[in-house]
Amino acid sequence: MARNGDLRRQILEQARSLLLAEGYAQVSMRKIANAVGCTPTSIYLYFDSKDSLFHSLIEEGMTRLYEQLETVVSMYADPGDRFRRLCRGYLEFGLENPEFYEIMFLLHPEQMMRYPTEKYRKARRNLQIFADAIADSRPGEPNSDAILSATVVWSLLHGAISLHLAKRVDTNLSTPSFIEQVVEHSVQMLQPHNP
Amino acid sequence: MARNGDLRRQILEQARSLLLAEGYAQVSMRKIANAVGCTPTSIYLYFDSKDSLFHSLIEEGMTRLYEQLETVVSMYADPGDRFRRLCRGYLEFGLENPEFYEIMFLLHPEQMMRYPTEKYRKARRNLQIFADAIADSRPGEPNSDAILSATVVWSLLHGAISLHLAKRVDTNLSTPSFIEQVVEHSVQMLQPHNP
DNA sequence: TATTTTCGGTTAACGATGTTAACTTTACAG
DNA sequence: CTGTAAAGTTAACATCGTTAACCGAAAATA
Repeated sequence: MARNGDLRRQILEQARSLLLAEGYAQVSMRKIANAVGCTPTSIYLYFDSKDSLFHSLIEEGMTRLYEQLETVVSMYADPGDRFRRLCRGYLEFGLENPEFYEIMFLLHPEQMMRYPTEKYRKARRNLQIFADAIADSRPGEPNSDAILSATVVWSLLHGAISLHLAKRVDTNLSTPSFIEQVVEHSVQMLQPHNP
Repeated sequence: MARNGDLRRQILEQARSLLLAEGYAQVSMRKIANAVGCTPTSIYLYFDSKDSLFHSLIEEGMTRLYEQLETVVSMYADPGDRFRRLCRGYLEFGLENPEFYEIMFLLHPEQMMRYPTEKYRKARRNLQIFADAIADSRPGEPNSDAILSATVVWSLLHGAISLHLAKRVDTNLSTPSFIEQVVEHSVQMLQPHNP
């Protein structure tokens, strides 16, 4: 059936393309199968479940994000600059890839199987980038503090993206100035605040 | 059929109880009907859809949150204190009522009908509480700045709750110290940072 | 009082979902 | 040739939200 090469790859391709075109909620096993030209059950030859199929896409998203952030790191040497650009980069990624961001960070609570522990490492790398940037601009500080701070910054960035994608940010607020404020506050978190 | 009083109320009761007991993903129209002792179709006599049923629960959640925040406001007069307690209160609400928080803020992206505009006012009140608290501690500032700042603070709080509920916060980090940091940074946002 | 309307609810069904068991077809090894 | 394993399909299950058609009793009308 014109299955030039592995079916598994075609499934992932079409799943991604459907995800980007219609969003997670609209992607069904049958639609994917239709797009590929096989039966829904064939997908189960290569993936345990719909969730594990999407775990692969999440992994891809994590890698995309990682590469985007790594590019930023390589472009800015000054710790302050670098950190600011990292924040901006994360926000951009979320706002410009809403479908990827959704499956990566937005729909886990209960509706999707827990992201398997082994794959967490790819997700964790992205947090580590922030932690490293923070550590760079706070020499001599314990490492755990950097991870903690990175998680707090991540919370702010993630919250901003979440609210924006869910269209819960007041429409009277201009998006650029909202983003700007978020970045500024993120940068401000670099300064230690406990006197 | 022992329908003492309105069926509508019983439906809402059982829906809430199922939500709290099993989480949104596990609540189906049939389960609700079973719990009430009616047929699934009867629910449609009182609600347009599953979404609109849950919109009522969201409204209830918004009111709960509002009352919790209003209590805080009434208890702390000092603007700084008040604001800190508000942040803590919001975090507590999210962490202690995960199922309510989920339907209120976590699953809108695509999987639930847009929250109707008329009901937004109840949601908006909660943001306004934060904006007012900010305005109180920054006298003479334009009002729109307070809303913007409140939204940024909200992003941080919401992000922290989201990540925590999704179990994405590093398990090596102690929850209390994470929460503490989030609160501290929220408070720090009170200070204007543009020199 | 007799008849019609309306209210509150049910039965049965539709189309869609993720997933599984059982069957077929194809390719290749002995 | 024959046997086996891989790759894929057909048919079905259970569940989901939702709708159309129907039913009984109460209320309103005549």
